[in-house]
This record gives sequence, C-alpha cells and structure tokens, in this order.
Amino acid sequence: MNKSIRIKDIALRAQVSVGTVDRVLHNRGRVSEDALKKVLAVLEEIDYKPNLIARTLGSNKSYRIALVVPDPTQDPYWEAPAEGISQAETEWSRYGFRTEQFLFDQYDNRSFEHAAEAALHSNPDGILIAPLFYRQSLPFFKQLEQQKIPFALFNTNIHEAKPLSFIGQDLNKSGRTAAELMCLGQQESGTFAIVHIHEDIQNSIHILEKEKGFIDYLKERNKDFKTITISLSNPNENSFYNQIASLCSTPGLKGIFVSTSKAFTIGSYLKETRQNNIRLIGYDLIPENLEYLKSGEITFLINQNPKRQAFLGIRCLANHLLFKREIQSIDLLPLEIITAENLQSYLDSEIH
Amino acid sequence: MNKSIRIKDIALRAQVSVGTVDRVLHNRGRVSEDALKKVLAVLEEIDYKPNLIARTLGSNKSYRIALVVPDPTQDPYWEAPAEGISQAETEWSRYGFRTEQFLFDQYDNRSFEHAAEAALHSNPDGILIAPLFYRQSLPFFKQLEQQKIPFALFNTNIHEAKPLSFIGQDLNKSGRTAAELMCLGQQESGTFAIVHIHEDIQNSIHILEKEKGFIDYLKERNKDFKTITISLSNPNENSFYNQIASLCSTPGLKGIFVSTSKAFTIGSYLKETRQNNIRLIGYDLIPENLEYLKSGEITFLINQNPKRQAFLGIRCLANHLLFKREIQSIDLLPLEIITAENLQSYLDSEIH
DNA sequence: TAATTCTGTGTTTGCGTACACATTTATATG
DNA sequence: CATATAAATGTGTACGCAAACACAGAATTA
Repeated sequence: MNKSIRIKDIALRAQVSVGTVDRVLHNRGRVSEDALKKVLAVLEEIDYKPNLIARTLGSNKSYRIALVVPDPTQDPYWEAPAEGISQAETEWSRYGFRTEQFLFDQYDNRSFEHAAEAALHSNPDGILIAPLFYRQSLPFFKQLEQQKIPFALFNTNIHEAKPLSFIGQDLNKSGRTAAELMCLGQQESGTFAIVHIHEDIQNSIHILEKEKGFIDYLKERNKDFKTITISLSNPNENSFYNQIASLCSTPGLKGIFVSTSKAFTIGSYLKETRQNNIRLIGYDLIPENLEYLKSGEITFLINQNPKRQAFLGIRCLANHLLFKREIQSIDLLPLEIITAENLQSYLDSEIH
Repeated sequence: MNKSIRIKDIALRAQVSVGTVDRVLHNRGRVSEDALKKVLAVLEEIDYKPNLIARTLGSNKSYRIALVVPDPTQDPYWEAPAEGISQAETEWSRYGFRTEQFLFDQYDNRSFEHAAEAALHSNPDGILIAPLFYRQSLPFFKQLEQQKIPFALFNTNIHEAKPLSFIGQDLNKSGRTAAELMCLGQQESGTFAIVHIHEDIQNSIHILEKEKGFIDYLKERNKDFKTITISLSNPNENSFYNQIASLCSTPGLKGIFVSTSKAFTIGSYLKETRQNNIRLIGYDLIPENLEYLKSGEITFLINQNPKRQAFLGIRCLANHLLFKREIQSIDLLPLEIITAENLQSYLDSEIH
C-alpha cells in the first residue's frame, strides 16, 4: 500500500521547507517566484490530498456562521429551521462551529434589511439566509460577494444571487404534485381553488410558481376542472372567516390548494361546518396543520422539510469552510407527500 | 473560556507520564497498582473528554466493514443499497474505512449462510447485513455477539438480534399507508387485492406485516371493501401471465397492492390490456416500476429508500467505531410516497 | 552466574496548520 | 562602503491523541 503524500514529502521534492509549501497551498504570499514555481511543479505532478483530520486538529480555528432567518416566535413554520440549525450545531461544534442568529419579521422588509446588515457587520465566516424579500436581498448579496463571505440560501431561491448553494424545493413541481393529488380519484368535473393566505404576492415570486405548476398540470392533462385563485388577508382579521365561508360555498368546489403553511385556517372551517367533500391540500408539518391532517380535513400536506433545509445549509457552509469541498450549487429536496398514515414516520425520523 | 483537559494534564496531576495515562484509559495493562490508583483518582475528580479529532488522528487505524447483502445483478432492487454503500465509502474513506462485499442469492438460504460465514471469517471490524432469512440469521448473530463484532441490520428487522442499530421502515404502517392511498377518492365499494410475488412467505414475516397493516386500516375505518390475498410464483414462469389475467378479471376489483418491488409485472399487464380503472400501488423506485409510474398504470410507489438505508448502516458503524458514539438502536425511515409528479425530485436529490 | 524474558515507565513520532522567531538575501539610503 | 530596511525563506513548536519504541530494573530460566 502506497503511503499518502505529506507536506513534508512535497517540501523534500521541491527543495523547500514545509513552511513554504504551506504558504503556497494557502496563498499566504511571502514566497519568491522561484520557490512558487518549484512547489507548483511538484503539486502538478502529484495528487496531494491533505489529511483532513490533521488539518482540523492543526487549525485550531473556530468558525462563526450568521443566520438571517425569520423570527420563529412569529410563525411556527420557522421553528423547524431553528431545530435543524441546532442539530447541525451539535454535529459541527466539535469542529469549532458556532452560530449567531439575526432574526427578522417575515412581513417587514425593513426588519430584514436590518438583520442582514447586522449579520454582515458581525463579520462572520459564513452566512445562512432565508431571503424572503427579493428586492432587499440583491444589494445584500452584492456586498457579500465583495467581502467574499460565503453564503447559502434556503427556502427561497434568488436566481441572481451566486450563493455557495441553494437548498430548497422546485416550487413549480410542487404545485404540479399538488394538482396531481387533487385530481386523484375525482370522478366528476368541478372547481379547484388556489388560495394564498397573508402573502405579499408582488414580492414573493415563489408563491406564484406553485400556482403556475398547479394550473399547468391541469392544462397538460386536459383535466376538466376550473381553477379560481384567491388571496386572503391576515387570518387574524375579522373578515377572514367570512372570506373562507364564501369560498367554501362556491358551487362545484372539489378541492382547495393552499400555497402556504396556513391550510389549517381552512381545515378549521371545514371541521366546524362538517364538510368532507372538499379535498384540502397544503404545506408543512406545523402543529396546527397536523391536527386537521389527523382528523381528516386536510388530505395531503407537502413537506418542504424546513428543518432539513436549514440543517443542510449549515452543513454546506461547514463543508466549504472546513474541508474546502466542492459544493453543488443547487440542492433540491424531495417533495414529500404526507398523509395521516405516514405522518408519524416523518415525525419520528431524525435528520441524519 | 476554560480549556479542556488533556491527557497531559492528567499525567501532570497524577505524577506519571502520558503513556501511563493512556494505558489506564484503554485498559492495556502494564501499569503498577500504585500508578493505576493515582490515575484513577485524578480521573474521578475531573471530567475527561478526549478530543475525538486528535484520537482519530493518533490511532491511524483502518477499519474494514463486511457487507452481507443480496447480489444486485440478480434483482435491481439491490442496486440501490450498493449505491448507498459506495457513497458512504467515499465519505468515510478519509477516516480509513473500507468495505468488503459478501453477496448472496436472495432466494437461496444456503448461499446466505455461506456469505455470512465468509464475512465472519474475514474478521471485519463491523458488519452491515440485510438478514433476509430469519432462521439462518439467528445463529449468525449469536456468533457475532460472542466475537464482539458490532453489526447493523437494514431492510429486514430481526427482533431477537441485538444489533447496534436496525435501519428500515415500519412495515405495518407501510401497509396502512398503502391502504389509505388505495381508498382515496374511491366512491363505490369493491375489492382490493393484496399480491405477494415470488416470496417465500413462511420465511418472510416482513411481507405479512405489510398485509396486516393494509387490512387493519380498512377494518378500523369501516371501509366497505373486500380484500383478497394472492401469492404469485416466479414472474419468469409461463403460468404467470395467466395468473395476473385471472386476478385482473376479478369482478369489482378497484385496486391492487403489491407487497414487493414487483408491481411492474402487473403494470405491464394493465398497460397491455389498457385497463385504467384499477389502482396499482407497489414498492420501490426500480427502473421497471418507474416506467409504469410515469405512464400511469402505477399510481403510487412507496419508497423504502434502500440506498439511504445502506448509507445510514455504514454511517452507524463508522460513528460507533470511530467516535464511540451512542447509536439509537432503531432508525425507522419515513414512508415516502412517490407519484409521477414528485418522482423526479426524489431521483435528483442525493444522500447528504 | 549469565542470559533471557517480563514489567513498568517515559519518550518519540505522526499528522497539517499557524504562528513566533531566526536567518539569509536583495534593495535602498546615508 | 557601511548600515538600515524589507522581503524571502527556513526552523521550531503547540495543538491532542494513540501507538510504537526505548530502556531500566526485576524476575525467571539455563
């Protein structure tokens, strides 16, 4: 078995010291042209693979990762990423990784700006961010690029950004899958409603992607269903109940597709009014949704797996910073279909 | 920040050398009673947590993991675990992990015995095994226990075994989920067929678990469906086609649940005869199944994620051997529901 | 009594990084 | 030409552990 090549061996071959080799490997300068050439020549020749264990031991560094994410106390959806982050932290703390949170209000773009700025100001080694606001994100990413701070996106993709990686789902396919599940076993024709709840539609392209996917599927398959699209206001407002009541009395309504994690608001109405002829499909395993999934008002939830998204975001940054690994620039998670029966298997299974 | 305690510190306190401390920590003997006492006293006093990075660096060990799995050239289902294993290998090779395969014929219990024996004989540091044969597995596990070789199970659980971990799915819940999906949107009552294809039912409890789950669900929900159970022979036999034809002509047949990865055999028949009123549900993303999932004969596949199972099996052994981590003894993966629309998202997403 | 084995103990090495520090060489200023 | 200054480069070491190695002294055998 051929021994692996050490820095020492390179130094020997190039007739320089280990210190010089180290400086070349890490582009730290203070190397003459002559020495540089010699070392690079040897490096071309042989395939040097540093011992990663020794590397982490030697570089007794600690890494700070800044998190720019919505406040989980405001919307239960954001509790899951927080969990994923804390799981990732326990896994990576042994390599000196630490995280620092910069929370923002998911309905307030100025709050987002503030959080982003604060994160940048803390001068972290890497940033994990859920860029909910398209416009406010762009200048931020420019700054990150300038300062060469690596960053990863999750939840929402911004195509103009050049992150280390985006971790999320294909939203168009997500809408298509919802449509497919909606059609399953439907005998007669009728109407499907697409409902956006409490979203700034103009500034959130991702929601419209889901809608498009849903409609495209029906068109392609020549399904004999009408679709109507409705945007509902804040669930806390008084008018909300009436808006839902009016929606649910639409003649021939066979199903409702809620584009966000707010399906429970409609589930609650269906339960109250004991309607079971409307198929309800929504997103995400938040406790409110699970209640109605179990009792049958919600038929399917598509899991965006935000916990895993955040976990992988940290992992991606850690792999980059620590192991200098090549990172795939886009990581689309599977579209997980959750029903009353397979729910528990998802809740039980951990992130590995 | 208080510095962590090193072996050096213990040696200093106990007035011995680091070598002696190391011998005490690893019970390697060659330590006088006097020195032992002193070191143990210090160890009681302080909470020593070894630096795992330095440990792996120091012990420049290499680990061999033996794989006892069915031959993937015989059944495409077993290609997926092979992939998972090779992915795990690239991840763990840097820590000196190597794998060695001991393949067996999945329909031949003697071949299994031979593979197991050969694996044992190679004296590996750990074993990952898919114990398809209940009876033949038990004595093997006893031997492993005696020789203190850690092992992990995947795919099939053997409750009497005391593995490091079992990685697989809850088969009862799996059957229940299939039943739930079968019932969705079914308006009239009718018959569901449960089909076992080419399985030694007596020796494979796991298949019966799925059947039980399926039936239990229907009972609990008071669904007005009859179920019939059918065991089909080897798909390569001549009579196979007729058996399927006779099955599919069952009056009032609304759905077929195939308990293995062989749903494609029925999908092929349905396509040929252009029957689209029978809902077909099966297991696993093997190419043959995907063809009929895409073209619509198969409505749902439940993914057992064998790739991930094997991957996690290796990971579990590596964590145990390398980091001495506590391993959870059972790791049930989510019951993944795959449709034509969300299929691609599963194929694209990697194991992380 | 000499030769050998065993036992307890301390020392060294290996691994890559990141420093502090020493030494050499090149360039500039007086 | 001497001295100051800077740049280039080498040396040495800590980091933290495991394991090989060295070596003394005691116990055993020939």
